Amino acid sequence: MLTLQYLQQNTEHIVERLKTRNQDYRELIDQIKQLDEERRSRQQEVNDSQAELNNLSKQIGQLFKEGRTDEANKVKEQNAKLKESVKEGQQRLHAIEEEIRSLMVQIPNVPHETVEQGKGEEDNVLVRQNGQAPDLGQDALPHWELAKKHDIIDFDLGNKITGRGFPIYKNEGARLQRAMISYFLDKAREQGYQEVQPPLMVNEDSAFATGQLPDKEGQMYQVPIDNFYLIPTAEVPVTNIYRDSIVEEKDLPLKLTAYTPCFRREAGSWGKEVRGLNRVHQFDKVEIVQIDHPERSYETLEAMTSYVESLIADMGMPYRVMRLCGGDLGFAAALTYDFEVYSSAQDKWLEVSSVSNFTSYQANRLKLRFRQEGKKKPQLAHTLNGSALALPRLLAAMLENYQEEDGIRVPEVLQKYTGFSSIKRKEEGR
RNA sequence: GGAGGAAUGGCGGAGUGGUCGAACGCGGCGGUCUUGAAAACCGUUGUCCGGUAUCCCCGGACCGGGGGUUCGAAUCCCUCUUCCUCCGCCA
Repeated sequence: MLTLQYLQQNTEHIVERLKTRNQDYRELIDQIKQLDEERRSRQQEVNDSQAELNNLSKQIGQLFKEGRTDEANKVKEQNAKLKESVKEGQQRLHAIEEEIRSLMVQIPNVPHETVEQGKGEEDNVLVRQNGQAPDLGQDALPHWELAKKHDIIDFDLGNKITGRGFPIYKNEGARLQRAMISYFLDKAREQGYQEVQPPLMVNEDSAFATGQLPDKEGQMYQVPIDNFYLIPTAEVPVTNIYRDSIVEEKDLPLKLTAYTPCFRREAGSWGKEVRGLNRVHQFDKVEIVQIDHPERSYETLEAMTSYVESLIADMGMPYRVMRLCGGDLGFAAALTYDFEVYSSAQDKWLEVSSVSNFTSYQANRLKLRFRQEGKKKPQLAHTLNGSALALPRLLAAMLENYQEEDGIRVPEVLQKYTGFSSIKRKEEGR
């Protein structure tokens, strides 16, 4: 969430920029500012009374020690009244604080100056496009048919085991995914990212800190008996590693990478859009996360963007980079680039990565700060993350783009990891 | 899952009702000494909120979280969480 200080000092700018998200937050912000004023005066009252209370208590102790019991008891009575009012004041203060908080979490992050207003996906801005779509001819098959033909993904079996959106990868399909995971992790490590394996379930605090709660619980699978959530992305557990912590300025940036399965309920999706691997409930992803200095975070975003781009280019996939418009931008993000690969048999662009700068929005919830050289007060860090990369749609596009008459070619960079250079159906004996 | 014990500042570890934001040690920072460094010695050392106040100053809060008793709680009570020991189960 935003900080109150920022909200107080930059109201106009914030209201203006938030309009790119197609909403007017002025009223809400004014309400918060008003409440904050009330909070301050209450706080002052409570503080003063408390100071007096502390003083009197000390006096009582002193009087008892000196044996002046009567006087002590008198002060005690006086104290009792004061105590009542302090308690009342505190309760009111807490109520106000709670109200402010509940309003604060309704304000999304302020979009970066390059973010344009727009309704949704259709208004995202094309930043770059690269790579050549293969000429496949009339007989090109969509990936779900290729998957069946070569026996590498079984959607029906997944339906049986769990339900729609939980495919079972088999044979070269399974091995190709494993290869991609290793490849992406190795690449990330070369870039200086520390590899971690986080939990796949998180508690409420973690889900709140990265912005999934309070509003998006419907998108996550829940484990109610333990009050856990299955992670929708590694961003959640990985970023939360640094919740409630103060790091040294010289240690920035902190760079982490993790491979995890991701679980998304994606309620309300159906039809052609979700065919095959286009949208699934469980998928594998390698995530990169950076925690960096506020002065550098946008440069870092660009660096992460180029890195993701290089991964896609190295696999020879046609892709484009989109800058999300205000209407499509995530709640906690200030700037997001989406990466889409072209899936030629479907003639569709599939999103395989999303790289975002959350500025201090998550950090504020995380209480993630860094200590600045020469300054006493710690300052909020900036958090960034990106997929590098999400597997299923990449696999879908790969199958389609690299299909040949007698099989599917494996991108050269992956061959060292797969141990095979093409996928061919074997007649028997798997 | 059952029984018992514990949780204190960056770390270790005192403190069982007031004078405790908290002894002492380590670490960190600053200084003296030294050509430099080490050692030794001296000093300093958290976070949050508020006071028109990023540093200084003042008030308040914080001894795992929440609640309670009390004029007064790190200290007593309740509750939750986590950790340790023993037992059970287990890849």
